[in-house]
Amino acid sequence: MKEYFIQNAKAFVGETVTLKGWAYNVRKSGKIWFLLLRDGTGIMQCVVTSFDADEASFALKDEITLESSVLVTGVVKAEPRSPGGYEMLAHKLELVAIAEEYPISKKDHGIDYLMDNRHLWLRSKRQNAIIRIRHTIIKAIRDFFDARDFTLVDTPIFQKAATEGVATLFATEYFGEKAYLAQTGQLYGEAGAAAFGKIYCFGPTFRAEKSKTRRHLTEFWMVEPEMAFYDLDMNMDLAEEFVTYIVAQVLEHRRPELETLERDTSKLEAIQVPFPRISYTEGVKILQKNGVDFKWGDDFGGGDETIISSQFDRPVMVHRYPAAIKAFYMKRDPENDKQVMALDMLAPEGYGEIIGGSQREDDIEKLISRIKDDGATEEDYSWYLDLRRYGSFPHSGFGLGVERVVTWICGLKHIRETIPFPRTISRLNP
RNA sequence: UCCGGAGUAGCUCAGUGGUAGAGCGAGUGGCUGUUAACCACCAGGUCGGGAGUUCAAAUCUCUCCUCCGGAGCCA
Repeated sequence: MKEYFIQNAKAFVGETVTLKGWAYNVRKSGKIWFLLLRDGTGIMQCVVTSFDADEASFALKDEITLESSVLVTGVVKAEPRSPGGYEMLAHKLELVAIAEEYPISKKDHGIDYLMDNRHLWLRSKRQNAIIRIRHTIIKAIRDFFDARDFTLVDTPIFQKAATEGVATLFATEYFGEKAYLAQTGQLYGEAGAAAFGKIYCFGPTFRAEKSKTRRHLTEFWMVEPEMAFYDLDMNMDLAEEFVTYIVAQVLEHRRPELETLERDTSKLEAIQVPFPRISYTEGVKILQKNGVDFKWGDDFGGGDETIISSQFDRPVMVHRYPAAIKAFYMKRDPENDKQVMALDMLAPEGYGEIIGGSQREDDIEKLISRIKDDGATEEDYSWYLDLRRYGSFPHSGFGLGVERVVTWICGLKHIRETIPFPRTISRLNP
C-alpha cells in the first residue's frame, strides 16, 4: 500500500498524489484560495484556482470550514512562498465531512479553555511538537535499556500496601478490601532484579497529593530501572548515561519540533557526561553561601533546588541525603549512619528533580528496624523481606519522571502540556 | 490546607456608582499569491451564584462556587 504523508513531501515532488487530512486554515480570495492541509505529520499549503481545479472543487471555498476533513489530489512542488517550502497545486478536492464551527480559533485562548478542549487542542502545531518529542523520549528510554540487556518487568498498578505513606495514595475498592493505585513499582522491581539481574518497569503512577504547581500531575509516567550488584556510584553512572542518551536522541530526531517550541538547543547540546556529583552536605554549603537560611537535615525545596542546579550547565546529582528525610528502603551510608545512599538528579534551568533513586538496604536487620521506625510491621513487608532472606545482594535503581523530562527538554513553563490528557487536582476531563 | 489573583459576548479582554464595549470568531458581500490574509456590513450579553448598601451596582460590602499562580509534598 502506497501512502503519502506531508512530512515526506520532498520525496514526491513533481508527482500527482492524494493527501488526506483536515483543513488547518483557509485563506480565500476571489479566484484563488489557499487551503492549509494538516495530516498529522505536517502542514501542506494547497493552492486552489479555477484554472487547475475542477468547478466543484473550487466551489468548496464557500463551504469548507476549519478542521473539515478532506482529500486533496494535486501536484506537489517546491515553493518558497509556501510555509514549509512545498505546495500542492490542487486538481481535485473531496470533502469527507464538514466540521461544525471549530472551538479553537486562530487567536489567543486561555489555558483552562484550551484544556477543556484538550481533545482538539492536540491538533495544534505546538501540541503536536510536544507529543512527538514525548514519543521520541519514550522510545529512547526503551532503546537505552534494550541495548544494555535490561528485561522489562511490569509491576502491578493495584497494590495492597503503601510504599511511602498512605495519605498520598489513591484508594480504591478491590473485591471487599482496600487497594491503592501504584505510586511506584520499585519494590516489585527489586524482586525483578533478583530474578533477571537488570530490569526496568515503565508505567503510569499515581499520587493523591494536592499539589498545585507547574511540576505536578496526579497521574504520570515513570520508568524505574533496578540493577543487581550495582552500588550507588554505578547507579549514578547509569543515570547520567541514560539522560545524556535521551537528550541526544531528541536532538537527533526532533530538531523541527524543538524549533517550533523555540527551545534554545545549545542548552541541550551541553548535556554530556560526566554530570557534576555533589553530596547533600555540599549542597547545603552551596545554599548557605547563597544566603539561604538552611540547616543540615532539612529537605530541599523547589527554590533550593533551583539555586543548586543553577551552579551547573548540566544536570547535577546530589547524593547521600539525611536518612530521616528519605525512604525506609534506602541503604545506610557505611561511613555515616545518619545518611543514606540516595541520589537525586536536578535538571538545569530550574526544572528541578527529574530522577530520584538509591542503593537499597540489603541488610535485613537494618531494614526491619527502619520498617518499625515507620510504624509498620515485618508482616506488612513479608514478601519484600524475602528478597533479603533468600540471597540478599547489593542493588540499586532510580525512577525518572517522564513528564518532568519532557517539560525540561521542551523548555515548557508547565508540565500539563507534556501528556496528551493530563490529570491534575482539578482536571479529570477530557 | 495556607497565601495571592481572576470570573463581563463563542474566545481574549477593556470597562471603579449613572443607557454594557472592543478585537477575534460566526454570518453576508468583495478581492488571482494569501502567510493568525485583507476590506465593508451585520448578529450576538441573566456582567460566576446568592444576599445586602444605594434613587441607581459589572463597579461598593458579605458569602458561596469555580479556575489560575505560589507554598508544602514529591518524579
